[in-house]
Amino acid sequence: MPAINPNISVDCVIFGYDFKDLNVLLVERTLLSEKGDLIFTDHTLLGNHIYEEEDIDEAAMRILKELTGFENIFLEQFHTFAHPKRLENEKDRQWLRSIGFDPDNRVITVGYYSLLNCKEVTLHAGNRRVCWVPVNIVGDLAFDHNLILAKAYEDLKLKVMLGPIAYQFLPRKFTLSQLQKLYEVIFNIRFDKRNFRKKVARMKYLVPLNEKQKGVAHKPAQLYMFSREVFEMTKKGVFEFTI
Amino acid sequence: MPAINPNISVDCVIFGYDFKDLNVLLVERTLLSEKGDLIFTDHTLLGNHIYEEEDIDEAAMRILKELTGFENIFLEQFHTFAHPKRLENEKDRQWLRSIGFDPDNRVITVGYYSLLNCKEVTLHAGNRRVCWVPVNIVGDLAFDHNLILAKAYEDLKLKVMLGPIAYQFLPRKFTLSQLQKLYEVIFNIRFDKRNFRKKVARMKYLVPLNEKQKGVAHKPAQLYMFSREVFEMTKKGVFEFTI
DNA sequence: CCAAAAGTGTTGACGCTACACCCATGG
DNA sequence: CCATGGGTGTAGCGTCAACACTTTTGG
Repeated sequence: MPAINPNISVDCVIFGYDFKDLNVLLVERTLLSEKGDLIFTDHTLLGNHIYEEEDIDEAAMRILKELTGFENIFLEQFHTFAHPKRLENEKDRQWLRSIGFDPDNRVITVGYYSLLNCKEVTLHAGNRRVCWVPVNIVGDLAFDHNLILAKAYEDLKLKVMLGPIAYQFLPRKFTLSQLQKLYEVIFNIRFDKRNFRKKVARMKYLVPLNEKQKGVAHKPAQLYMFSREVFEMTKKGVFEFTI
Repeated sequence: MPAINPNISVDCVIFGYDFKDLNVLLVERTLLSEKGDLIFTDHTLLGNHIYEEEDIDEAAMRILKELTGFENIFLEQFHTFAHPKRLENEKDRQWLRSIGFDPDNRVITVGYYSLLNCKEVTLHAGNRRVCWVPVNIVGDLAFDHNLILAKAYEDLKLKVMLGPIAYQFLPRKFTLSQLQKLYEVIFNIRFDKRNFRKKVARMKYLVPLNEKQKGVAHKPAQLYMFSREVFEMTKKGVFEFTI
């Protein structure tokens, strides 16, 4: 049993897209009194302390693998949070004591985010209760997790503009309408359909497949996939990108 | 005397522009034998452990203030480095022992970078020897500092593209040729003078002053300043920017 | 045949690239 | 008067935003 490092944790902001909203995975936190009465319940991000011989990237990967079963999930470190009073809230202190942590022990946390499609993953949460919540209706979270989430979302928007990572939110085969909707949801703006499709047509790494949607009650859409190979071959610079 | 946290440090990648090169500030590290013979000498970034009651942003600010005397230097956290073997190199272990640190103690470091004009700052290095070295001729640094520097430089280029931070490298009043040269040095590319100036003309927050260069042996150049106020009033979105 | 989403072109404004010469000053 | 950098305009091309109708399918 490897030793855990009591001063460093990793928090994973797990973004999930369900073709409708951009969600974040939250873990329910409940504090019960000795008699078993509910004292409070709220939510946290998915996080954990790291092991002593473990890199933080590995720790974040491990947490994600435990949750999803997948090894190769997109993962990005975005910021480190170390305010000395980030655990000062009385609810947080109570809760830390209840699980055997010293609330006066300073913990700094490294924030990661990852992207996945809600429909394509089955969550193995163990005995924790987890849920997907649309990012724009998330309420008050534990600790400084609202701050962490906000910063993650900012960085996500930036990185989605700068490189082809949004495909992590979609299944391998997707329609242009799904792609457009995804960008609209992430950035909370609307695109013109014709202009969007003209732009896609210029991106040679978005390749149309010999396959159409099936079983939909309207004209079936062309399916596309993202080719990382073509992307790597044809990319010029950072500013080549942007949807 | 506040207690230091032995597990967390801050490394500052201090970029300095001297109107010619983009430099990074390095600190000389020398290890002497008991007899006083030189065992080795090389360079590190400027870094330090944090205090127990101190935020990491504050710690980085403090280090910078000690060095420059200024309070309000541009400072950006860019990445955290926590590989368990980042201090495994034998030279680094020797050196840590020589200054009374346990090389087996795990230290994670949070990377910051800051931007300043070499000519406008006087360095208070204490008993350390520091020097400006052009980023593209930096040799082998101590610890994982080459990695930290590379990552800082990447992030710098990104953030310079995304917002008006390059002005931190220049004095308050500067010429367009100085600005152009700065961008050319940072990105290692060349711009066309006329096109560059047309672009600047569209940026209303680059304001021409009623003042020209003096004492130069050629046609004196118009001086400009960057107006943060105008920038804030007129900015649209992230993609509004880019030189 | 109806509902629902897929798919498609043109125009005007603007930003981008490429390119060469005269100007003002100090020495 | 010369060396040095400062300063300027145009043309062609590509990308951008704005805008409305027809097509294909399942029910």
